[in-house]
Amino acid sequence: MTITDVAKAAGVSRQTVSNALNSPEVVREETLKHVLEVIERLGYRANQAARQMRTGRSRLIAIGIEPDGDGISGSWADRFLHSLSETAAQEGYRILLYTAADDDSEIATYEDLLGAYKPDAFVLTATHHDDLRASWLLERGLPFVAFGRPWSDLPDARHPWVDVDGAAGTEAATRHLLAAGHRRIGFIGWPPGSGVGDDRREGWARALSRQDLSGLQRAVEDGIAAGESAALDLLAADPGVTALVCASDSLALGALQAREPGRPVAVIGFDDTPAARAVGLTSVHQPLGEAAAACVDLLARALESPDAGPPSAHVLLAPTLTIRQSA
Amino acid sequence: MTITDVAKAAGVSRQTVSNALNSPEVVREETLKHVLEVIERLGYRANQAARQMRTGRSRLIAIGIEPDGDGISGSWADRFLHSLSETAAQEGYRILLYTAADDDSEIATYEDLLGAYKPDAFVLTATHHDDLRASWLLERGLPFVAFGRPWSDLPDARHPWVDVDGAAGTEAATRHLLAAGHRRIGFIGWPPGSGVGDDRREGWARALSRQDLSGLQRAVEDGIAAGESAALDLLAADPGVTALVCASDSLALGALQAREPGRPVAVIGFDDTPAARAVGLTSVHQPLGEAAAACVDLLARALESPDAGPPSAHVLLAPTLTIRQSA
DNA sequence: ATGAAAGCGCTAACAC
DNA sequence: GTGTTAGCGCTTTCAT
Repeated sequence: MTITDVAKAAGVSRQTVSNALNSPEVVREETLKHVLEVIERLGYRANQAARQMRTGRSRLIAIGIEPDGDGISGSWADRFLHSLSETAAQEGYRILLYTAADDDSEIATYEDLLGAYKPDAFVLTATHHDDLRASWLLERGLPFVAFGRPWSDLPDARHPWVDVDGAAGTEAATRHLLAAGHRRIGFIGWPPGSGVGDDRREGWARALSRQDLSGLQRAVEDGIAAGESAALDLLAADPGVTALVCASDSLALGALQAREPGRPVAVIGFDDTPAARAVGLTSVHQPLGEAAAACVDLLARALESPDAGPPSAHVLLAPTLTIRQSA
Repeated sequence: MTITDVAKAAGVSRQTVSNALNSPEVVREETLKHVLEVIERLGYRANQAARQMRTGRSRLIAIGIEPDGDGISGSWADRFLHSLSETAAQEGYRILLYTAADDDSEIATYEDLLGAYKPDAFVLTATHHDDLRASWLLERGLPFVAFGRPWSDLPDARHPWVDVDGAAGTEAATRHLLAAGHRRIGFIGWPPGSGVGDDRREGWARALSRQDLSGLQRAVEDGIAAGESAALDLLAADPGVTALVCASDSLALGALQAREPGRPVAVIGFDDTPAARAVGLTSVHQPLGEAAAACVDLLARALESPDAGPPSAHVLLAPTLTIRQSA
């Protein structure tokens, strides 16, 4: 069914139908109502390809999906994608998926996509220092939003982003432990240099220093085994430690295993993954649904008014603490 | 950049460029080589919208993403989507995402999508008895493949599908326990009537009956708490039970918690979720990557030759057992 | 407020 | 083997 069929059925010209859809204010109220009714009755939908040829807009938002690492900390994509797709649909956009192993191949995919499907915008996930993808898109003035802060202060790294305040999360976790009476609280995180990891460490340190306290920390690669040995090491180094804040659920899961029968140690993880729920691990919960919705909002706004508004709008969301048995 | 630019740069007509791309056999070898070179050098990609208008094919495959239940058993979508997207890209297709709460709203989304973006095919997940989606698509002759068997023998339920042999999975799990010397092996599954659940129960029963054994079973809704109480109930009913096979990792996680200090009970779950890895739960692993690749293969084949070939081709994949401490 | 004409980039059919 | 023509369905001038 085409717009011509609708026009015939409604007894008006094709353009009037088009106007009813795209510039309703220009059509007489009575006519508008009638045309909309016919469209509804016929179940007509404008052909997106034809529309795109004319307007240059595809109403497609592209996002990359990565293979997750150990599968524990990585399983946030599901929830994010679901919410992204739902919110996008409400705004009249659809989500186009792609995969890429690294920044370079992701950029190659951009070229591919832009030549063929011409998505109106991109969503970047897992941003990192010296993110080639962001600078590539920025150079070309292509609309995008990152889920994750630009971990650089360079002026050419300014772009719209949405992120969850990791420091606020570990700070809340630490305060929760402090309120429960803990005074020697350790931290197990990742090696310095990763924006996300440094941010999470910062929240723990901040909460402690506000009470004029400090604590031991260990930095290891992510993983259950690494978390366990780091925890063993840290607990041995200071027998007074009674609680651990961890940069991820994987590390926290390892820390749980490092506990010895005679010595209760409270543990808090990060990401509130299914695994945390499964073992009763208290964890910092990221509002992924809101984050996805914020991404769509930022993009939709930017796409409606291509020039107006600050191009580097951002949203920082506060995580919450999901309290379970482990702390 | 358009096909005209390429034609100019190559010193041939637009048509020849188009032919080089779509019917290379019709172009003189020398010309072909030259044109392809220019295309490569310029980084030209055919505009998909224009191509779609002419050919009626969008090279888009649509798939629905559901909000996962307790997040434990539901986190397979990630891996499946990644592989689906990757395989599809290799075949020249891209993945379009949508969300739907139930069959009816999913069908409404089909109408929407078919009117606007016109995906060439759909991938259905979580098929169930009396699946309205499959019959709707079937009635209209729309290409699709289901990840999951049609749980009905009705002739109008015949369609291409890919699935993992759940019975083979629980059978392998049970045989593993038998080989380890267990003789009283219970099963915790879902209420009868769900195809997936019945299938998994069947595998356990089959393995036992081959040894002239039988076992106790309990049927509950999915969830950790339900799994725990079902396990407590079953273990109390027969003090001789030494092992449990479960229809999901959620149930298995509950069963693990139901164990008492003095009585070791082996537990095997299903899905090999991150949570299983986290707690050392032995679990049946589904080859999701292969499943996704098989879906794309089936679709690509059907789309290349719209009439040839059996319309109800299917692929049944064997799961593997990932052995950890729990059994 | 409504109707007519043009053209987005591409490919299938036809002519050369 | 290559070039020309037409038209997919839509929206955007422009004219009425």
